[in-house]
Amino acid sequence: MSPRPYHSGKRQAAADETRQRILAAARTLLSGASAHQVSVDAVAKAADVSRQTVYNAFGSKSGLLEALFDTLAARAGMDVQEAFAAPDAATALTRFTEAFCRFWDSDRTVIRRLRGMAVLDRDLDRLLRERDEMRRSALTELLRRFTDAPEPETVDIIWQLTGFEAYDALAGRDTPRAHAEATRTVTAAVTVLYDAATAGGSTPRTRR
Amino acid sequence: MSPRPYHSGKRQAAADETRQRILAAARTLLSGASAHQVSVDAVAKAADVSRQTVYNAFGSKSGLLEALFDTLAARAGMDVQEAFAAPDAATALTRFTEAFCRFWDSDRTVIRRLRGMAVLDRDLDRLLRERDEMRRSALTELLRRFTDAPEPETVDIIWQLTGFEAYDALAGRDTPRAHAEATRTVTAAVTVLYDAATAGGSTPRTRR
DNA sequence: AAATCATTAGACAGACAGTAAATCCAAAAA
DNA sequence: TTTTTGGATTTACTGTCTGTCTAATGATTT
Repeated sequence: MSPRPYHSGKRQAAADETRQRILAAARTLLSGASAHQVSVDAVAKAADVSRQTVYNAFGSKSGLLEALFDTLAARAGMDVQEAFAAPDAATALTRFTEAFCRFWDSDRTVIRRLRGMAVLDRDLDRLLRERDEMRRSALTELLRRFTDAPEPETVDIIWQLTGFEAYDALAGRDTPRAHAEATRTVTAAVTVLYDAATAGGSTPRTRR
Repeated sequence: MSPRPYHSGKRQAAADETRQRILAAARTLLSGASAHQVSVDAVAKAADVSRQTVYNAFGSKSGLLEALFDTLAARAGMDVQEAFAAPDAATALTRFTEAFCRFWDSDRTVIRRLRGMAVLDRDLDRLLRERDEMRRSALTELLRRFTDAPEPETVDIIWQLTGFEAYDALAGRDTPRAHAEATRTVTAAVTVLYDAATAGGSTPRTRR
């Protein structure tokens, strides 16, 4: 699995493996239907590990949730890199949007719950805001490649439309619309807004 | 204030007043900056009332939060009624959208926190879903007045765009965009989608 | 004057986050 | 082999929060 051998031998490897097992257990519990109130104790039991081990590995419940989110986000990061290699703005924007739609969809329930928990968890809230800011920076840089001066408003709107809430809302809850359809809708909106912003007017205008 | 006198005299009136005071205290606490972990005890203290009184009045913490949301939503209900009196579809949709944007904006922080708490609170979650469904029904009925057969997809998309998450995302968090601007953006998107859906194509299409 | 009822204070059980100390055991180092 | 190290476990404790119960108070209602 891992490309380089652990420098400290089996012991470190075993520790890393329990860490992964705990993360996997947390992910499973959070994606389950009865995920209301996921306690550290429940995660520990699911990972077949003592509660203390969870604290040894992640410090706190917040730390565990933060690590879980970053684990999920790791894959998405690579996809975004590819968007920068696009030949033109439209393609780059589309790839960028699709990368995030794919990410949001990959663990939709887990991400939704993590974002909900962030409302009551200062640390987790800070991390998610940081990650959202990273998306904004990436978007700003991406637009700067093709546009002279990307206006803050344009960046803001596209930033929000490529966020989790927008995707989650468009993909539906109880009656889930297909991933492809939601992605298409978001992409279309992003494209329209970008066109409107670059073609003369600075802000998307309301009809009439 | 209230049009009809309480049939049970002062005692009932006093009880109703404490109920209101508790709701007001909860609203204040939830809208405050340090609203992480709002306990029943904190609400009781803020309302200058014993903890038990809160349970007498609302049954549980969930009951209190549900009552709070419905209190906030009460005003919005009337605005939606007016949308039905519009002369044409475009006006009706605009009024409908604006009514909800106004509502979402009226207590944005409180609503955001309530929706976050709903992730961990089955009862509150059920209530919010019910209210969201009511918005969907209202929208379906509204479209039925002007269109022969409003397609489910069209209703779904407009429904999601008039939801809290979409407004909250577009109005921004740390750097809040003006209410008017966010409302304009949502309204424009709704209008565009409705036009696209009624003019031939059944689904909004992606460019190219 | 007597019954009613909202309210209060205080105690209690149960769930959960987080901390601390003693112990076990396999892997690393001597 | 023997010793040391460090991850994991067990147990127990503190503190917070929800929810329930009981006894008492005091104003309103009858």
